[in-house]
This record gives sequence, C-alpha cells and structure tokens, in this order.
Amino acid sequence: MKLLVIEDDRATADFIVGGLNQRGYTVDLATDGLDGLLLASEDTYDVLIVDRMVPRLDGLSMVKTLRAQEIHTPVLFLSALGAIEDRVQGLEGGGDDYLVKPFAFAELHARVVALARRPPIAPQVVTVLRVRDVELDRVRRIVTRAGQEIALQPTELKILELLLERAGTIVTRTMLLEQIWGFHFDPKTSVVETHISRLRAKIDAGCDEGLIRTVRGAGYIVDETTTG
Amino acid sequence: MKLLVIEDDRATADFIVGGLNQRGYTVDLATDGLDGLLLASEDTYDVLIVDRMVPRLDGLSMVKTLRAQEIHTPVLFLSALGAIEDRVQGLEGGGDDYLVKPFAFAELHARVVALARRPPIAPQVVTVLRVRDVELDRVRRIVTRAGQEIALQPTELKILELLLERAGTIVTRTMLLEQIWGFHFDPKTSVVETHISRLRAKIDAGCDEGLIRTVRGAGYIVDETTTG
DNA sequence: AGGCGCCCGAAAGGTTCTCGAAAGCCCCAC
DNA sequence: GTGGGGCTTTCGAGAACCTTTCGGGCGCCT
Repeated sequence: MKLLVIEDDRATADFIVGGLNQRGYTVDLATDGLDGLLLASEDTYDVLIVDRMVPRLDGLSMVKTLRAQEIHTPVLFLSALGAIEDRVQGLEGGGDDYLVKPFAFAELHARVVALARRPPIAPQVVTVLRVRDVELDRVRRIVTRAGQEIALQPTELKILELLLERAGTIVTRTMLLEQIWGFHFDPKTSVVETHISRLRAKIDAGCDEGLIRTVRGAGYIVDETTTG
Repeated sequence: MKLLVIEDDRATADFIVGGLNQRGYTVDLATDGLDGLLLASEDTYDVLIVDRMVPRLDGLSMVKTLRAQEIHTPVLFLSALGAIEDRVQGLEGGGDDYLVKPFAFAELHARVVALARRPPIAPQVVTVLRVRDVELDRVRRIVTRAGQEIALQPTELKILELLLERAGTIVTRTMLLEQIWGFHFDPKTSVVETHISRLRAKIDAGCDEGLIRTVRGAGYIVDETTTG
C-alpha cells in the first residue's frame, strides 16, 4: 500500500508520515501542492492525504486538476477549517473524506483504510502471504520458510512482500524503486541489488532452490511452483 | 433499514429525521439518553445516530451501557464539540464514527450508509488478560508472571495492558503516545523507550525470555507463543 | 505547613542496528 | 573473448533504541 501525504506543516507531516510508516505503509511526502500534483499524476498511490492549505497550489485545486486528468485516487482532506462550507466543498471536489485538525492518528488511519478498499481496485487485505514454503505475516512482520522463522530487516521485508504479492509475475527494478524507496528516477546505484542479495542470503539459507529468480534486463520474479 | 436518532435539539432532529425519511429509511427518534437506551436495547436498529449531549443520560454513557449489554449496533456520534479529546473518547467508547456539527446532510448520509454495511464486531469485555505466563487483572490492577506478583507503576501497567490487548499484533509508538499519553503529535523524546525499559526490567526479571519484542521502525509486540 | 517519598518525563550517553555507496568479482550474451 | 549487467561484501554514517540519572511535581504522612 502506497500513500502520498501533501502537508506543509512540519510537525503534522512528521506525525502522519511517522505513524503510517510504523504501520508499514510506503509513504511519500510533498510539502506543496505543485510537487504533490506531479507525484500524484503518476497514479501509483492508493490514497492521497491532502492538506487544504498548502503553498503554491491549494489542495482542492490540486485534486480538481488531478480529476481532470482522469486520475481518481481517493483523497482524504485535512483542514484546520471546521466550517461547514469548506467540508462540503472538499467533498464535492472529488474528495472522498474529510478530517478536521487536530485529529487522532487512529482516526486518520481508520479513514485511510476505509478509502483504500474502495473500487475500482479492491485490494483485499490479506494478512498472511503464502507462496511455496514461504509465509509472510503482514501483521506480525514475521517470515518463515519451511516453518523456520527468518529475521529480516524492514526493507528486505517490504521487498519480499512486494515479490510475494506479485508472485508469478515479474517485478521490475523500477517498481521496486518506486514502491519501496519512493524514487521516481533511477538512482544509478545498486541499492536494489544490494538488498536483493541480502534478502536471498537469508531466505535461501539451507535451501536447495532459490526463491527469487532474476530475469535479466527486466527484474525479479518469485515462481509460484518449483521448477524442479 | 431502521435507524434510531437520539437528539434533543428540535431543529437538528427535524433536519436529520426528515432527511432520512425522504430517503426511505425508517427512523425512530428519542429526545434523551434514557429513552434512547431503552429503544436501542431492543437491538433492532442498523445504525444509531447519537448526540453526545442529551438530557438524562449522555450519549457516550448510553453507548457504553449498550455495549455492556452485548449490543453492538454501529454508532454515529454527533457533537458540537470539535475538541479532539471528545472525538477520541467517542470512538473508544464503542462508537464507530464521528460527525461534528454543523454538518451537511449528504455527509451524514454517507457515514450512515458506511456504518450500516459494516460487519458487526463484538469486542467482548475481558477483565483478565492472559498471555503466555502473564496475567493482568484489569479490575484489581494486578500483574503476575508465572504466578508471581509484579508491582508496576500506573503508566507501566497501562502500557502492558495495551500490549496484551493487542497481543500478536504490533503496537506502534504512535498508538502508545495516543493511548497512554494522549499525544497527537510526535514529542520527539524517548518517553516511550524509557517506560518500556522500566517495564521490561520488572516483567522480565528472573525470566529466560523477554516478553516484549521490539520491532524496529514500527513499535513493540507481545507474541502469543514463545519462539523457543 | 513542612518533610518525605514516589512517579514521571527530560536529558545524556552508550549500544546496536540499518542502509546505501563503493569496489571488485562473476557470469551471461553476443 | 569481451563487454555489460548482475552479484556480493565491506564499511562508515546515521538512525533507532536502550539505559541510567536527575530534578520537579504531587500526594501523603506527620
């Protein structure tokens, strides 16, 4: 699950992004409306969390522009304005929910979850991913292979999660850079390979067959059945 | 679809009941908390719309009483209070959503629809939490491990309570800050770590295995079974 | 009122963990 | 055989976390 937060106030942004990170989401942050618009235009986010009042381009206009581009990512508006007019306007503008500052994180999270599981894409919340003899518990953040627990670092776990979600299909290096690191460009380094390497070392230890197969020039894939 | 509105202000009640009637709902109205409680106790409603401030029995207490009767009809709280504490309390009290007055009817309607299709969750009230060899008596405020009583500070006990309630799932630092301290921002200090440290020192004294596992970048977790 | 002790949170210092850059090797494709 | 992409390891910086200490605030007892 990938989210975009558009918020200029540092403290609020830290609070939101920190809390969501702790919950395991990949979160991008934009500190003004234009940056936010550019990022959201990629159409790769599950939910946008948008402050109504941000520099350069206000949140409502941003979302309107986005809708004009046929991008219908659900939006959760944030605002210090409690007046009714603002709330209605926000919703009419194509937004999907509204939260008035200050708010409890639990409340924000509940709204985000509600928004995220709406059509067109209905990403069913699966708590345990199972492929071959590998299990990944998304809630407890624990990975086992053949019943044996394997300790993974946060980044490694995210990579594995993505690979298992897309098991049977190729996950490109670009997808990894976007989903895991939030890079929208090629950093020209071997970050991806580094982590894939470490992940393999841990997950394949004591196994005959590697879990992650490299597809030259494309990316990586986890086959659903063993080739053996 | 059958709804119950508990609202003492005549104008607001008319507004809500009228609007819902027009949309084809069957709507009952109670003008104070006691009446509302009696009606809701029948357990025949799909959603309750409850004003926080009503005569005879306030909305929050009413819902708590209802929950104690094992009635888990979803609740939409209404309140003129925009203060965050009120919102949080409302949600913790078993309510399912919150709307601040004044509001647009469309907004209320959307929330009601959302609540109505939510599968009923029945969180039963547990007075003694038991995980592995640890017991926490919520009423007597006593903790034992392996039958041995352990003296804890109030704050430490609250933390443990939260961890045990959510045993098997991660409790994030943000959750702790909100639930224990009521912080809705990141205090950027090590309060959490400090208390976790003190709690561990007491609860793990003389034990082979630590009770509380830290999940880097996320928070803490109490596993339901020992990994040994 | 005054003294005492407990509890909490701030602060400081130490430790462990994590990540990404860099460098060199390997291996596949041509 | 050669070039380029992929793999692996190492290492340093920084983050995250742990622990202890200290002082203020509060309640309780005298």
